Amino acid sequence: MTAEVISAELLAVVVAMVGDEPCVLTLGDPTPRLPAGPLLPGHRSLQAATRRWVEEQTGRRLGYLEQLYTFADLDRDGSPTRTISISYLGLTTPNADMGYGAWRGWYSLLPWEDTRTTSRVLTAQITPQIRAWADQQPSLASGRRQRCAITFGLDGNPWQPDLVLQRYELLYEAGLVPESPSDWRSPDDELAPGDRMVGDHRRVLATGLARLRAKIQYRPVVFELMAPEFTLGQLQDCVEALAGRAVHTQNFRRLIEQQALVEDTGQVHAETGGRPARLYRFRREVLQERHAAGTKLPTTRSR
Amino acid sequence: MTAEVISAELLAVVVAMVGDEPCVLTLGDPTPRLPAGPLLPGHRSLQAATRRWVEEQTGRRLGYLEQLYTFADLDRDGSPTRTISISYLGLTTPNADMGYGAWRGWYSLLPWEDTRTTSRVLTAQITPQIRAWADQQPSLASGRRQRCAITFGLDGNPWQPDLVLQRYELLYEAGLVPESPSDWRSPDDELAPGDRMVGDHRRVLATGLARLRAKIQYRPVVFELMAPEFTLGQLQDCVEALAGRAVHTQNFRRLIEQQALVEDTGQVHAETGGRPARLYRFRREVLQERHAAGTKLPTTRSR
DNA sequence: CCACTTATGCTCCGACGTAGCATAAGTGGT
DNA sequence: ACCACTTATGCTACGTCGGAGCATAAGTGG
Repeated sequence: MTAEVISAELLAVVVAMVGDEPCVLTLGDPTPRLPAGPLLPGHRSLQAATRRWVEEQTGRRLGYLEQLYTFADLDRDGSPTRTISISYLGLTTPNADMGYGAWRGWYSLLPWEDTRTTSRVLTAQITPQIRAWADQQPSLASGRRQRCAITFGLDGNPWQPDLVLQRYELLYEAGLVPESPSDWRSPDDELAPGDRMVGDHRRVLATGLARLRAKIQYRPVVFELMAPEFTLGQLQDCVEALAGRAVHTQNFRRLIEQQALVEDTGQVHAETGGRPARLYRFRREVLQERHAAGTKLPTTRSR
Repeated sequence: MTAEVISAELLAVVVAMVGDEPCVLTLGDPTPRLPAGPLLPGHRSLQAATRRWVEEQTGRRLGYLEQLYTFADLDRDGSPTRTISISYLGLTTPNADMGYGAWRGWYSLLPWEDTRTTSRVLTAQITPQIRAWADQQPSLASGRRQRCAITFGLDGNPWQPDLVLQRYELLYEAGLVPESPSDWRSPDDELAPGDRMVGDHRRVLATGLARLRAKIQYRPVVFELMAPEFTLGQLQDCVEALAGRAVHTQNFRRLIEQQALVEDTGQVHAETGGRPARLYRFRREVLQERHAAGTKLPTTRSR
């Protein structure tokens, strides 16, 4: 009984803020895909291999890189040798050269994840569809209804930003994303909005988003996405874009300052048509100093 | 340029409470190792493969199972084909048949992780050694000292239960665990206490412990380790054993009750030589109901 | 009946998150 | 110069929750 012959593939979810929008690095034109590549004999470690592939395919170096999850389902394609996919989450800034890849907005791929504006027109489109799915099989309805309510924050349940993966999986099961085996849905049914990706890459993206949203709450990783100097307003915009949710400005500032995560540069930034904002710099020391609590999200119900 | 030929191996950290002690399922006699096995063509998924191997090698079924981390370092052994190790964390109860494996106490493998008693004789033995290591190279001393202080809670820093992996890695780097390439330490030096394990299995164990300690704080997973019915005292003992730390009794009860994690069975348990305790049962519904906050640890400084 | 143990109830306090009010300091238009 | 508007920043009131201590209940073993 010898071990199965398999090959390993590295998958990268590389995130950066482009303007005000959080984006992912993608390749491929008709249908986008994540940068990926096989593990080769020359690679020293999985992380190093991921770095090399991203660099080679997109021409950019990565800073922060963290392992996400390892998949190895049989049904990924019909090939005889099984492929194991090890996914990573990387964070960068987009200022450098563009390379070959394209930055694609998170919320064009997962539109229902953006709840910053009260609009939620997206959810208003999705809600009835998942409700219909829930009631489809009477025997499962009660469980499904509850699951919808929790993952999508219906019926008085709070909307939880980091349930990204659970939401994607529910939509997948409900046949509402084009990646689903759509056997059981008639082709004229309207699907949930959002561009599809190759294979299960959108699910991997959702995994990355979920991890990032969870992580900014207890570790100061937002700063990996910021320019060296920034205003508190920009920082807040970034956090809000990542969390897909508005935060209470004053409390956010207090939180950042009281934790001494940043230091004043003494300079100001005045290009917003309002009172000029102080420029701050991340105190990199905190990464050593403490196993620090990162950006808590002061929730706000208004707005 | 074809993909490297590799094999994949599953590694399991299976945890259960045996009496009052948290234990890991191990195999092998002179030096313990974790249950493990290669990924075979018949396996449907990584998780299923792990289940099968644990079952086959130890004769026990697993309930809760969660992916931990994937390793693939070149130096794991000298073989030409690379091995990728995918590690999992499993939780069970030990009441069933013992199978072939042996339950080994966490704290016999990682003694410095138990800070329930103020004894800390262990730490009192380790502290001077890591201090010596920190001061060994003057150029690195300041950074190393701070790292020791944070990971081991010295110099007024709080002791953080979930830094298990960081502590193990520090001891490894300092050459204080027998798994270290001990080149640079003279053989008569006294090492940190704790039984060694095969290969890097002890590091994997540390990873599992870290994950579990972190997880019980925000997800109700403790109950996977409890008998169907239990007293709040037993639950607290379990949490304390896992966290390696004492918690404030009254606050712990308040926390559990206010979250409605358990329900009264109406029965009592009177074998402790004190006032009989009510017996409770985990409300499995909460797993559905909410993405619930699990056992927060009401820290206690006294005791 | 007493000493001891475990279980359980209740209260006080301080930290922090939530929220609203108020002010400062720019821009662009009249 | 003045005004409307925008963004930045400061401060205070309030409620919730975690941290800690005091007190009581209800068993066991001498």
